[in-house]
Amino acid sequence: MQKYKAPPGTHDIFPGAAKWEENSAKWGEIESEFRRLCRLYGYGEVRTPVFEQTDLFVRAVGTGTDIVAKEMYTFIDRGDRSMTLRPEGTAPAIRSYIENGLYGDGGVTKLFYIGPIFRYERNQKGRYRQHYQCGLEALGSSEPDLDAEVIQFALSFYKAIGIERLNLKLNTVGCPVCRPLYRKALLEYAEPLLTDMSPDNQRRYIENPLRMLDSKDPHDQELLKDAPNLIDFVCEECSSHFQRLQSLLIELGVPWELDTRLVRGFDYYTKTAFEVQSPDLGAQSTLCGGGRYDGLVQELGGPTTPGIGFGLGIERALIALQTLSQESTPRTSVEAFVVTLGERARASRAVLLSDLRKSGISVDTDYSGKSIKAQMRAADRAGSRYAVIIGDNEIDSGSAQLKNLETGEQVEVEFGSLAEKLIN
RNA sequence: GCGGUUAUAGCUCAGUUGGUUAGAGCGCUAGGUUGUGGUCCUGGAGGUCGAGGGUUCGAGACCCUUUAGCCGCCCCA
Repeated sequence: MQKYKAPPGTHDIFPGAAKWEENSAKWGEIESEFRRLCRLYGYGEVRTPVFEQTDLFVRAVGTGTDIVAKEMYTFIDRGDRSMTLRPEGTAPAIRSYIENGLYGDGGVTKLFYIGPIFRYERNQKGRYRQHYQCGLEALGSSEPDLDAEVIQFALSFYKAIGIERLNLKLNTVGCPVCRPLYRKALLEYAEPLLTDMSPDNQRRYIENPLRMLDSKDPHDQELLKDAPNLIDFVCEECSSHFQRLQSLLIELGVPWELDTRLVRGFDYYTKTAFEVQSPDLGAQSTLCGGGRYDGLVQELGGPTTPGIGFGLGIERALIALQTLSQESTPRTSVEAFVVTLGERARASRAVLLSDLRKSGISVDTDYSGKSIKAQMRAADRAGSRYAVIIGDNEIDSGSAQLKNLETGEQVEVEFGSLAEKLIN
């Protein structure tokens, strides 16, 4: 039995992996598609450290949240500082925005990131202790136009990679003016029912009352059927923001589902909250989550700056994509494979490989001195379209045998014109 | 943190009520073709049966412990 394994809840990403969420070629496709859209929408990349001082996350995400209470990878470094592997992407991006003064020119600053996220959780399908998110943050405008654009970005990303079946869930979670009023009303409503509710909801009543609403317990749902709705409590400003956003989404042709029970896990969200879910994913169906956070930049010590963003899970996107796709798992391949016979051919191989690569042709070869038959098999397995065969005869004549492995055709080509021939 | 379930070759899995030397398919490798892949045929390598302990004349199988995977709850991407 092997001694070392990837730590619990983590996974490798490698060439040829059968599961797409572990296949490095599929990862490349996702990331380059995301980057392409970022260029299209005007986002610039920010890369932040994978760890930050613990207090950044406590401050941003909120003490009462599950993430801060029990899911952070926190350690004391050798300088006696408390550090935490980032459990989400927004706080570090905002920290960097403030630290580097990226709010210079008075317009909207658009940032994106791609990187690992760490949360200490029990793993299951689509849930890891280290997973990767592509995320973006748009800072400097409180206009609902920006909300609409960000949401539409997320949806067009999924469409671009080939996921069509999606549910967009939308809600407004109010702001520091109106949310406390609602919270109070909800607590008043729930208190007499509390003894009848599930233990989970009794806990939520104390820790995070709004979360009671999305309990999956049918009995809880029955009890909360007539609970007050946040949407009836939001202030004038939040309400008109939400109205405007919805009409923009109609104009953009984006369908959504109003989910008044949608509550997200971070305390920093204000007004718009949204999730993109896939009906093809299993229990962990959320592909993307995001929302507006108008108080966060100030909370973290920057100037008063509204913002909105989202994070989307790369693994979950790939899991959903693979369940929907007929496509077989991709493998890496080269255009040509050099096969040698005898010492003289082997001796001249290095220069041949080098020349072909200089011409931009991807080539590989066998490094273990196998028989020609084995080398041909290796060429086949490498997915190569051509085999370039050289032996004593070819060295003497100054030309190679070029075999098309798809058609079986074989022609003699002078060394000097091999590259040109392979390009066509 | 809670619950269910699984662990045998590189991969997918067989392995009958405990009984010789633990099997198959795929993959890998060598040959059939002393210079030609994908099909076919033949041979070969590869497993302290997740780990530790126990019951037994005898354990891959039964019991306990432990570790890990998978799935669900919680929560989230």
